[in-house]
Amino acid sequence: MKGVTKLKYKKIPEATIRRLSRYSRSLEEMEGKGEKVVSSALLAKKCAVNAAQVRKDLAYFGEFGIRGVGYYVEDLLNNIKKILGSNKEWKMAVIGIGNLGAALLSYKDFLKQNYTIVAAFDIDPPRVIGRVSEKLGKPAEVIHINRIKEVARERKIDIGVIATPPSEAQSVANLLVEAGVRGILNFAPAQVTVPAGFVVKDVFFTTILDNLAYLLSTETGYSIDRK
Amino acid sequence: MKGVTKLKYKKIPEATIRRLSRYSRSLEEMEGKGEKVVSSALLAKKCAVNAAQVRKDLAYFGEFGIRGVGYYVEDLLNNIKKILGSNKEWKMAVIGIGNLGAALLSYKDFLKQNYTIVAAFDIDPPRVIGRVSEKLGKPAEVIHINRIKEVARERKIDIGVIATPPSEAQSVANLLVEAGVRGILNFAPAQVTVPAGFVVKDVFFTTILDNLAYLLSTETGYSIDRK
DNA sequence: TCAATTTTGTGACCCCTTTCACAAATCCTA
DNA sequence: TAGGATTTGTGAAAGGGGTCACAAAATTGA
Repeated sequence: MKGVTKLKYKKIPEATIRRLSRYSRSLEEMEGKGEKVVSSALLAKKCAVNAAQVRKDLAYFGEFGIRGVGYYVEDLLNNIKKILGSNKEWKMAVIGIGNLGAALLSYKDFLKQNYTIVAAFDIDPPRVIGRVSEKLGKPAEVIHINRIKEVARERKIDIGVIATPPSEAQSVANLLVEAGVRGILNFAPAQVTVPAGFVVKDVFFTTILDNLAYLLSTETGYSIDRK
Repeated sequence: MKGVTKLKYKKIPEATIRRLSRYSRSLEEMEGKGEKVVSSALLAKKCAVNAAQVRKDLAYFGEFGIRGVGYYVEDLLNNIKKILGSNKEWKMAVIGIGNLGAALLSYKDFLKQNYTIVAAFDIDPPRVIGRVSEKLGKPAEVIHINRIKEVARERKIDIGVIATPPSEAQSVANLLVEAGVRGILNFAPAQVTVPAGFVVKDVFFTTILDNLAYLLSTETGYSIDRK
C-alpha cells in the first residue's frame, strides 16, 4: 500500500482544514501579485498562525516545499486546492426562500467561483417568486420542494443549503438525504442529524453573535477569532 | 478576593462558549414547552454532546444545578444569558451595502431580538440606497462612511459588521476602532487586525464551503460539524 | 429515620493539537 | 568545492480540552 490516498493513516484535524482554506486565500493573493516563492514564516505571518503550524498542516498531505528555499506559490496553491476539493465545481441548491434564502441567492456572486447555486426550492413558490425576482432583477425560478429529488438528480446537486425556519430543518435534511445530496449547509438554528456518509455544517448567526457578545462582556480584551 | 468575576482564574475555551449558546437555544425551546427541570443528560442529548461536558461547561461559571434533581430550566437559561451577555441589547451597524450588506439588512429580522441593526454605512450612499430600499420596501437611510465616528457615538453602536470587499476590510476596521466600536463581525475574506481590547469574529463563507467540500471529497463519510 | 435512587460537581486520565528545537536539505558565494 | 546561510520536515515536549468515574448532595418511599 503506497501513499496514494491521504488520510488513511492519520485523521486530519478540522482546524487544519480551516487553516488550509486560509492559506489558500493568502496564496491566491500572492499569486495575483506575481510572487513566486513563499516561506512558511511569511505565510504564517499573513495568516496569523505559527510557522511550524503551517509546515505541520502541510506535512499531513505530503512534502510541498524545498528546504532552504520555501514553497512555490503556484504549486502549493494547486496542491491545497486539490486537497480541499476546491478545484472541483460544486453545485448548490437553496431550500427555503424567505429573507435569508433570498439573501443568499442575491449573494451568490460573492461566493467563490467554484461554488454555484443552481436551484432554489420552497414549499410555496408562487408566494416567494416575487421577492426573489425583485432581488435578482428577472423572473426567478423557484421550484416546489416536492420536486427536489428529481431536480437534484438532473442538476447534480452536491450541497443543499437549508434556509428554512428551524422547525422545518430536519425534514428538509431528510429530503436532501433521500435525494442523495451528501453535503448540507445549515443556516436554520436547529439540530439536524443525517446518516453516515452525509455531512452537515452549521452556520448559526446567533451563535456567532453570542460569542462576540461574550467576548465583549468580559474584560478579556484582545481576541481575534480564527474559527 | 471572592468569586465575583468569572474568568480571572481559568481561561474559558471558545468551544465552551459555543456550546453555551447551543444550550441556551435548547433551554429556550424547553421553556416554551413549559418544562421546569432538565438533567445534564437530557440537555446533552438535545445538543448532541457528552453529559459530563455540559456539567463541565457550566462549572466554569458556578454551580447552577441541584444534585439528584437537575437544573431549573428558567434559572439556568437566565444564568447562561447573563454569562454570554445575551441578556443585553446589542446595537450593530453594517458597513458596505453591496449584495452582502443589503442581504444582511433584509435578514435583520432573522437575528435574535437582542441584536439589532441600527445603522448602515457605505462609501457612496446615493448609489446603493435604491438597492436597499428595494429590499426593505421603504426609503432607506444609508450614511456616508465618513460620518461613522459621530453616528457610532450617537447610536451607541457595539458591533460593526464588515460587508465590504476584502480590500477595504482593514481600513473599515481601523475606522471602527477609532470610533470606539469594540466588536467586529467580519464577512470580508481578509485578515483584519485590531488593537488589544477589540474583538474580531470572522465569518468566511468560502472557508465554510471549503470545509464542506473537503469532507465531501474524502471517503470519511459521517461528520456532523459542531463548530 | 434510613436505605435506595438520582444526578450534580470534579479530580484524574487520556488524547489530540500546537509549539519547540534541530537535523537534513538546498542555495549562494567565493 | 567548501563553508555559511536559509528553510523545510519532524520527533519530542507542552498544553488544552474532553471523557470517565465516583464522592457528595438531594429526593423519594417505606
